[in-house]
Amino acid sequence: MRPLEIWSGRSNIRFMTTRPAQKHAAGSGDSKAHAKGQCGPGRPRGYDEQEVLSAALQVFWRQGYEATSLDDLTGAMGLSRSSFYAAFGSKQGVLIAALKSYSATALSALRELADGPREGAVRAMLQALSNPQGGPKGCLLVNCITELAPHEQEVAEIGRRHLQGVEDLFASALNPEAPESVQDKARALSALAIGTLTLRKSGLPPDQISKALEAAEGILTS
Amino acid sequence: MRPLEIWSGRSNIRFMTTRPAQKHAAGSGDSKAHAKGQCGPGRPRGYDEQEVLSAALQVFWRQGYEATSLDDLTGAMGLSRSSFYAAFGSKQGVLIAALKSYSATALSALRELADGPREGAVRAMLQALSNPQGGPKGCLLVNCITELAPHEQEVAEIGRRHLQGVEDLFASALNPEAPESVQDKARALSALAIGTLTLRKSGLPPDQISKALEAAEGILTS
DNA sequence: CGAATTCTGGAACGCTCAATCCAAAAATAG
DNA sequence: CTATTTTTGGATTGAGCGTTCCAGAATTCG
Repeated sequence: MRPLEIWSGRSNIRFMTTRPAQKHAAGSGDSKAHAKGQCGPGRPRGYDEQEVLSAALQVFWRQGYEATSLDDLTGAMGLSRSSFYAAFGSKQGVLIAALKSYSATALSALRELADGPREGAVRAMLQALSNPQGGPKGCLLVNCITELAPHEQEVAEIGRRHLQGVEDLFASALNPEAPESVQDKARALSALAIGTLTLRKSGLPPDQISKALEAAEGILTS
Repeated sequence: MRPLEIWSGRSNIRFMTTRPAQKHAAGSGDSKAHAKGQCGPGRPRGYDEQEVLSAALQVFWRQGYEATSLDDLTGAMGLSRSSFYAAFGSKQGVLIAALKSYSATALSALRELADGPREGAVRAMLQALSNPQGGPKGCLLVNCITELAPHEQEVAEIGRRHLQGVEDLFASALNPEAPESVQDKARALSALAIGTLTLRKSGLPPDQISKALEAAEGILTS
C-alpha cells in the first residue's frame, strides 16, 4: 500500500512558521477582516484569495482530489507554485479550505429553502440537493467523503458536520407534529437526496430522479 | 487539466495482439470454461485468476482507484508486473474486471433477499445495502461511480447496469398492489440505501443509520 | 531429446508528481 | 533615497507513476 500519511502532521513547516499571522481560513470561520488595501510593508498579492480558492474548488469538483495535479490547480488559479504554497501550504490545504467554503455556501443556500413556506420546503430542498449547481459533478463534499473520508479524518470531520447541518435543516422543515421521529426522518431524507447523486452520475436523467423523489417525498414527509 | 484519455483506445497493443485468445473476462460473462489443467503447450500460470482478481478488488475497495498504485496491486495479488499486464492489460483493465465481478456477486446476494419472504424483504435489502461487507469502505461500485463515472464511460456503464439491477430487485420485492409507481418507489429505495453509505463514511454509527432506515421504510413501502 | 510456446522476475523507460528553493520584483517605512 | 518585508516566476528536486521489454524458466508437442 502506498504511504498516505502525508496528510497528517508535517504540513509545510516553512509556511506555517514564517507566516503565522496570515491564516487565510478561506471563507469559513475566523476571517479577521483582512482588508485588501494596505496591510504591511511588503509586496501586495497579485490575486484575490477567494477567487483563486473558488477556482481550485471547481477543479476538485470536476476531477476529484487524487486525479487533480498541482499543475491543474495552479493553472486554473492563475498562481505560481510559490504563491500557491505560500497561501495554502499544500494540496491538502487548499482542499480543506475549499471544502469549508463549499459547505458554508451550500448550507446557506439550503437554509433559505428550509426557512421558506412550510409546504414545499422539503420538496424544494430535495430537488436542490439532488440537482446541485455542479450538475453531473454531484456534490463536492459527498465526492470527497467517498474518495477520502476513510483515510483522511479532517475530510471526514468536515463532511460529518456538513451532513449534520443538512439533517438539521430537514428537521426544521419537517412538520413539528409527531416529533418523536423527526431526526430519523430528516436523516432518511438526507440519505435519499445524497443517494440520487450517484444515480445521476451513473447517467440517469434528472427528470427520472425528480419523479422518484416526488413519489418518495409525498409519503416520507407525512 | 491532466490528460485522462489514457482510458480509451490505446490499451496494451502488445498484449491484445499477441495473446488474443486469452480473454480472461474475470468472472463476468464470456468465460469460455478455461479449464485450469492442460490448455496448450507453454508454461502454466502460477496463480489463480479469480483469486488475484479478488485481491485487486479489495485494494480498490479500500483505497479507491487513483490512490492505488501498481505496486499496491501487484503486491496484494502476488503477481509480477509481467504477469499482471499479461492477464489484465492495464490498471484500468483490472478495475473493470473487478467491478464486473463485484456487481455479479452483490446482485446475486441481493437477489436471495429479494426472493425471500415478502414481508421483511425490503427491510433486509435496505439493511444489507447500507451495511455492506465492506464496512466503512462502502460499496465498491458506488465509490468508483463517484470517483470515475463522469470521465470514464465504461465505469459509468457498469454502474448504470448495476444500479438498474438493484432497482429491479427492489421493484420485485415491493407489494405488487398499486403498481403505477413501483418503479419510482424502487428507485427511491435505491437512492435511500446508497445515500446511507455516505453517512456511514462520514462517521455516523451503523445503528443510527438502521434507525433512520426503519423510520423511512415503514412508510416508503406501504 | 529438441523445438515451440507460454509464463515469470526484474530492470529499465519516460514521464509526472508534490514540494522546495532562490533571486528578482514590488511594495512600505524611515 | 536606503532598508525592510513580502510576493512572484521559474528552475530544480527526488521520488513514484504506469508501462514496456527481455532473458530465462517451465511446460507441451513431435
